[in-house]
Amino acid sequence: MDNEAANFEICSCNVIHEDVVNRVRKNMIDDDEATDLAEFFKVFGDETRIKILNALFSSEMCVCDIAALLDMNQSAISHQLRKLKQARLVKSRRDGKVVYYSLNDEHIEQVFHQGLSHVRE
Amino acid sequence: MDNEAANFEICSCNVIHEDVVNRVRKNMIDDDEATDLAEFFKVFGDETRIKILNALFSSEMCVCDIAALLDMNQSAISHQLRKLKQARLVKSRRDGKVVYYSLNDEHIEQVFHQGLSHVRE
DNA sequence: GTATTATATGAACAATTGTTCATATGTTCT
DNA sequence: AGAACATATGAACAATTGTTCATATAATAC
Repeated sequence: MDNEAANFEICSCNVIHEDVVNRVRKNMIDDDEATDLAEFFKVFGDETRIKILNALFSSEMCVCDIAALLDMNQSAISHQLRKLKQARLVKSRRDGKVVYYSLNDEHIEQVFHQGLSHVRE
Repeated sequence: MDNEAANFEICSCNVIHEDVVNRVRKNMIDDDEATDLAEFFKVFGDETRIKILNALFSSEMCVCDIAALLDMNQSAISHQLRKLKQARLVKSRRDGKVVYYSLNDEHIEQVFHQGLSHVRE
């Protein structure tokens, strides 16, 4: 029977609602997409990066200015900016020695503020 | 001078655009709020929890069914559900021995899908 | 009461992450 | 060319995180 197959030692308990599980399974996100999405949110999951993003809502900024604003050293900020850039949350442009960072698109601000309204509830 | 104060060894480089920094500082998020927001997004930043949330878009589910769906043991799922509940992303109701979990509000799905449209770009 | 089942939880461990330090790269100015 | 400055990056370390295992709690059935 199907029920016996489902009980195949997946967890210490048995599948209780096989119909629900089968129906939900049809709508499940791909493994790859779940990984990408988790990686995306991980980038938001750090106080320093939250502050950097929040700062960039106001203005593009160079690395030194962000470091001064957040009272952190240049290296730490640079490492974080790299992560933000790899996740395509920010973009950069170079002007001489100075590299300016800014938000990559408006999705970012929307996600940010949706999160903010949740935590403010 | 103000400029000398600003150069006060905050980072290895100097503040380049003091006016920008001062203006941005006015719009900065509180430390506490930044922490809360980062904590909120951290909860989204895990593949297992992403899948659990995605599953709950389709239907409320009990712990066993989620464990079976994701092919993980009951304890791992229970730990993750606790985190989701602490962050108020899911709520639970007990019916006899079985505890059913469901999404706490629609914010969650909005954040989720905004993130998804970013990673799909 | 005991047995069984569903869920929760604490401890331990491996894996990941953020910051610091030292140093490298890239650009401008002299 | 070399000096000065802004930024990037690799290695190391501490701190955090997710899973597993063992066990505890809670509800039902006998």
